[in-house]
Amino acid sequence: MGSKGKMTDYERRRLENIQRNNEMLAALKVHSKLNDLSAASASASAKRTSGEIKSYKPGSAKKPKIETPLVLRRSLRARGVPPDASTANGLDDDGVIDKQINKSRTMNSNSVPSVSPRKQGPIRMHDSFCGEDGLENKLSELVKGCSENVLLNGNGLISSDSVDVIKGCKSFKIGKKSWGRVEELELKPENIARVVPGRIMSLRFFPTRDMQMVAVGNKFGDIGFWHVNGKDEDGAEIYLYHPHAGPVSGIVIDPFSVSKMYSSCYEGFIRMMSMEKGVFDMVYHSEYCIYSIALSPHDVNSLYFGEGKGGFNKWDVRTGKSSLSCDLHGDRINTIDFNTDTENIMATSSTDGTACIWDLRLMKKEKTTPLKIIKHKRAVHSAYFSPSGKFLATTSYDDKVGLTSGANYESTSMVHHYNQTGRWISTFRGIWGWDDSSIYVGNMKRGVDVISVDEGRLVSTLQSDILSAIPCRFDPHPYNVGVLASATSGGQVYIWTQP
DNA sequence: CGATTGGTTATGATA
DNA sequence: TATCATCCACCAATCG
Repeated sequence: MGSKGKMTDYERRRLENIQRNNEMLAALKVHSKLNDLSAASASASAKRTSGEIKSYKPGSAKKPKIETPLVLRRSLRARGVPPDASTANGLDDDGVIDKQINKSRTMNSNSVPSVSPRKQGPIRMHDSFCGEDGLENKLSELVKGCSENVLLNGNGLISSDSVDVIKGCKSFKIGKKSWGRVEELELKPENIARVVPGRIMSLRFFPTRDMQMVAVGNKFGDIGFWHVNGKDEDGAEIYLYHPHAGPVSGIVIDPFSVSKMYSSCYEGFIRMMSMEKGVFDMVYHSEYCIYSIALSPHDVNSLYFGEGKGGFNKWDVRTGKSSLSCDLHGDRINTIDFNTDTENIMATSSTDGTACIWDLRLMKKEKTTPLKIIKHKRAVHSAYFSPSGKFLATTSYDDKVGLTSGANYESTSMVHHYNQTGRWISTFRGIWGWDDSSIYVGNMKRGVDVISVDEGRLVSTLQSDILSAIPCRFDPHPYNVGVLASATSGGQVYIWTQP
């Protein structure tokens, strides 16, 4: 792949150093956290109070089986980087790493995945599992037990099995069905859990009616699964895996085959977790960061993802080949979204300050002109089509939520909304619920703001005493209207429900 | 223009 | 309860 303005060698090297360090640190951190927690939970289990928040349970019985070094270095030479390139920065970093490797070897590290997620090729789920012995296969069994709930004809068009379901993929949006007022969504103590350690970057419900399961990806490359209605002795059913070596930028699940889950990572990998095969398969590998990923509702055999500084890729999963690679933006692409109503229409949002609407049929390798450009004054963190496809909601660091409408998306209005998430909170993304009526977006004062489309303003804020951090990432349940998952920078997931 | 630095912000662990 | 370490977002300012 060319160097067309995606990232300089220097940036890449620097990022790699940082990534390498953080992988190490993250591994250590997870070790120590796991150890601490297993100690804590051991003592706490005796006097466990009912008010405690559910949390992932690190395995305590699993044998440490670290054979391979945790850090797999990629040769600089192999990538054409001069050998002296890793001077000041690199050497310092390496010094730190080596010390910590020594330290880590003296640690009693239980329940640590035996493979480095940076390794190419498939990773067995068993090897990246971070839970108790004996539970490695439970998640697969659960997911494989879900029925296939959607029929697909030869053209990739969906014929729904229920009047509730309209076309969709990233989630099956429910049509015009009326439902309770959004202000009435409530938070119950049993619908709170700490699913992963650290900051959550991505969150997704499994698109099935058979159970409520969320998958979340964090900054350390962990993916945690929470079976919300599941029960085990502690009341939480959480499965933690470590398939990536860096922040998990996106998760998408094949709606026609829920045992296929794709995840993208800043480290440049896209993996597909196959419950059937029991592996995190490697689908794609890049030397650039992958910042966003999406599945097309009209063709689930193509993955679309944002790579490096503005790069965009369409990847054919079956042939394992790129079917389109081009530059769409001047900076990272934060989200990719498809219009579920109109085939071939796609929206991207970018840190370059714009969101764009594209016609996939008009896209080509060289410069493609978008159908529409929505301009913000700062980075745009999301651009999502409404369930009907009539609106596009954009969320930007310029403290605006944009609402674009019209037959050709010709009119845009802006609603003020404070979006200064700073460095520690994942950026806000205004999402749609189950109809075109409102947009949900995080609030720095620990709430969920609801913007009414009709009124063009903020109409309410969901709040709760038991919401103890800022909800920054959301996913509405694709089938269960009024079930909204929210995630925080502390690894917690809160699920709002209708009374 | 590319590189670099500094400022901002919330959370969970810890003392 | 207060303090500390975090450091993968973004922007403004500065230097070469």
